[in-house]
Amino acid sequence: MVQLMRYHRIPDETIRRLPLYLRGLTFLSEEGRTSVSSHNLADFLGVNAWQIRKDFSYFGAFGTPGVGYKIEKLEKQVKKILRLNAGNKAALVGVGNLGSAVMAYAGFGIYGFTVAAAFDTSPKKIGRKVNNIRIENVSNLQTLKKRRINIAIIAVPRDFAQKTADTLVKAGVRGILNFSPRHITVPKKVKVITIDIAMDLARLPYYMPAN
Amino acid sequence: MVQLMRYHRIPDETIRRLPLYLRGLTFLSEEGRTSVSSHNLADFLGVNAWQIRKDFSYFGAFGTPGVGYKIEKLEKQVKKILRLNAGNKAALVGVGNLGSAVMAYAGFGIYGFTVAAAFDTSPKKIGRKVNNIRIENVSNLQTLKKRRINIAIIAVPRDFAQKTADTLVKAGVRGILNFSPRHITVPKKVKVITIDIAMDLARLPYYMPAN
DNA sequence: AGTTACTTGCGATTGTGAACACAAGTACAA
DNA sequence: TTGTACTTGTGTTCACAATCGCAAGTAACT
Repeated sequence: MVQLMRYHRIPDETIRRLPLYLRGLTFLSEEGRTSVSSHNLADFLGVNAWQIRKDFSYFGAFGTPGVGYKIEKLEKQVKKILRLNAGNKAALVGVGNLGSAVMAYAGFGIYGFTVAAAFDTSPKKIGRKVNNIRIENVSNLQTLKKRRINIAIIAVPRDFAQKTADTLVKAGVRGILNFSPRHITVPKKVKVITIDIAMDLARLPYYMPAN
Repeated sequence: MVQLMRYHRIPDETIRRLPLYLRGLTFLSEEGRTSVSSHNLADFLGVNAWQIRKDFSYFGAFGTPGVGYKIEKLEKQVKKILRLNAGNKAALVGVGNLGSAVMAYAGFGIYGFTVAAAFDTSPKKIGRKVNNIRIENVSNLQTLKKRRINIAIIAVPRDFAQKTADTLVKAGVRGILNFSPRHITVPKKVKVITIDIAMDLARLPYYMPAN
């Protein structure tokens, strides 16, 4: 099969879907399956088969016509594209309700992520151990550079989000997952992804047919 | 100012942004401000001013040229569009780490949401009170119809997500916020929004410049 | 009344990604 | 070796949303 599409910009939307595909592949792999067609995977994930094929085609040809994709091989490829192979470490800032839930969340594993450090300001929390991680004083944040942790999760109250981000950037962090309902400003070399649970909930009623 | 654009389909992306705008408006309102220009609001939220104006224009003319928008008026309009005026009640299913965090989360208030019921399967949790809400047995889910709760938040383990969704639909729920890393299938009259924290985290490394 | 500074609303343009449709590759049975 | 059933990879088309540009409305000062 000829491949001419290679020199293309990768759509952001494609990148957004890759973790989803990876989730599906990991699941099927756990189930003992070794190969899968785009159609199988699509059905399982609730997306379109052509979308999956198109997305993968941006990176080359990973499958075999008439057969499908070797799950293990494809899994590796996707992880490589997303740079998940290294086994990324993330730091958590803010061990409140949400932060605790994040620390306990088991779902990061399939993406090779571990929460490797946790920080808070409350003296009551500092020193305690949660999930085998000792909670540190936020004044220790600058140690992240030495520890080679460059990804952080912000789960602090709204009004401390920007200050926390500033400190993180100074500590060498270049990727931030922000759970606080605030826009945070960072140098453009730093990538921020914001999740606002409430905003998603607030969209629901619009799409619900009237009583 | 003439208005001709009124009979247009509303872009989904516009709806996705409205809760964000609402968040900004509420904040400015709390700060004591009474009016705001698209540019002010845009700066605060980290978006573009023209985007805000365009989005609002789909619903009519809410502002005054040369002056800006009356915050209170605009807030009401947005809430009306998103159908947040009624004071929506949501049911939570699954009071684990994530579920507990959701119950404690203060951010739903500005959208008029309250978590009005919570369900779990664990006998240890059933009967306990969290945030003034008594945790009920999931077998009580059918009572949601009588209680006029038609929005639910799923925070159960992966493998129970679909079954939970089925039960919820049977109980008359028509909007679901799904925190489990699983695609769930529902009748098309039911709207599902899925949040997968880990998937968002997994996107970060791709966007981080190499060491 | 005229001038300046500001701001909205929105048609028109541009850009991006979704969706399609099919050529080409594979496997297997007869 | 031919035929059938299946599946991938991708050029092309179409739909949608981001962005631009500006006419027109407002306020305040002189």
